[in-house]
Amino acid sequence: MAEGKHKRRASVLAKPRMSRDSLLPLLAKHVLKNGLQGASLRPLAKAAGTSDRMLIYHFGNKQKLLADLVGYLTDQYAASLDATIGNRRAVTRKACLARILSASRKPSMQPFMVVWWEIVAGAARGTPGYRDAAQRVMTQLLDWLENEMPADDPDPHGGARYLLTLIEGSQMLAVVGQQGIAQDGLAAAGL
Amino acid sequence: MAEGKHKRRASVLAKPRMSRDSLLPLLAKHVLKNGLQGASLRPLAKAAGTSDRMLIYHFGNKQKLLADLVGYLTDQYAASLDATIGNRRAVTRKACLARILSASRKPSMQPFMVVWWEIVAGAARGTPGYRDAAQRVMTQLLDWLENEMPADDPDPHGGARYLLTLIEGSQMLAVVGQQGIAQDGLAAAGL
DNA sequence: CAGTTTATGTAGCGTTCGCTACATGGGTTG
DNA sequence: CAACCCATGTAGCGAACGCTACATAAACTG
Repeated sequence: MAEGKHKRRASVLAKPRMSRDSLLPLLAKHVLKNGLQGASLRPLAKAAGTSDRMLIYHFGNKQKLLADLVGYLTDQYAASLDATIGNRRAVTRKACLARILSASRKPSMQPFMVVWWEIVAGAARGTPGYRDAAQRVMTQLLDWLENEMPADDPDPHGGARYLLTLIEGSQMLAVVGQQGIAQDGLAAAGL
Repeated sequence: MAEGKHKRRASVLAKPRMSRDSLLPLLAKHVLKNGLQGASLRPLAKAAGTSDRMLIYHFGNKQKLLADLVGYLTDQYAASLDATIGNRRAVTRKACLARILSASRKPSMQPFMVVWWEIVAGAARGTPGYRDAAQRVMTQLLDWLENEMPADDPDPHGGARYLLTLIEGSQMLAVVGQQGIAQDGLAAAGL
């Protein structure tokens, strides 16, 4: 059992032996450009330099592929948010909120934001894997918020949850072109 | 020109002459049960007692049909929310918020909530008609909130926008199974 | 080296998709 | 009544869909 010896020697001429892990980034790239809901095997395969045949081979069926892909996308999102935001502790709730909202507005984040709402819609409808992935993003974001809350905050636990609710509401309003409503609302709350 | 005289006499044996307006409620019913994203012409037609052929005839193409349908659904949603909530003026912001959140949680509203997030996702991706429909729902909800805010509220304008942001955030968290986060967040804000 | 497993290519199956061409019957209009 | 238009039925087209059957070369295993 304890013998990882026999490695496949990498062939000199390309043909680098695909796997779930090597395919997911390429599939994710395609989905970020073209959407999750309308994704079908043949275009996905082409984007990943393989065939629909091989996607089924590696993932079993389309549903499992999409579940894996959504999981991968959300993990990437959480990681990239984390990297973008940094982890300096904020001075006020307002600053904490502003930091994450401005990070979400970065152009590089926008393709994911579009996919994100497809994931939320899938979660609402019960598409396998989507709800878990969305929950994971929310809990990670919540963890981050709890850690970044001002050191002197009277209620970091509740405050983080309060901010997260406002953040998600703001982002939803922004995505339907009603960003102004959220901005005014936050301003009215002193945030 | 001023001669609406020649009406079609309704045949005694069924065959009641379809139109966009008579079809939309039946199509909406089907979409509320089976989802918007995967809807295709033949099942839609069957649910409405007609044929794909006739759907194209009446709506031009599938895209226009869906745009019309989303508009119809959102109008129905706004109307039904309005009817459910009533229009008694609330005493506190908290009561105002609770009223609308509990109305949204009613089982009868849930099929629409599922479709709602599909509409939001479509708006995010730019599907024609979806963004306009979503915006209309948000502005109607905002109008309702502004009117229902407590009479003595110091800032009904900003307050309504603040509450709407919280409402949408709460609903999004609920739909991905993180309702607790929003509840704790609202509680922490005294709401 | 012989046998087995793994990764892949090629073809294609059956279904569904959006949409169109064509025919036609019945009401409207001159 | 004749001509016309409007609503509808029937058939089907070409494309895309998810997935499978079959073959096979390369790599690993004993």
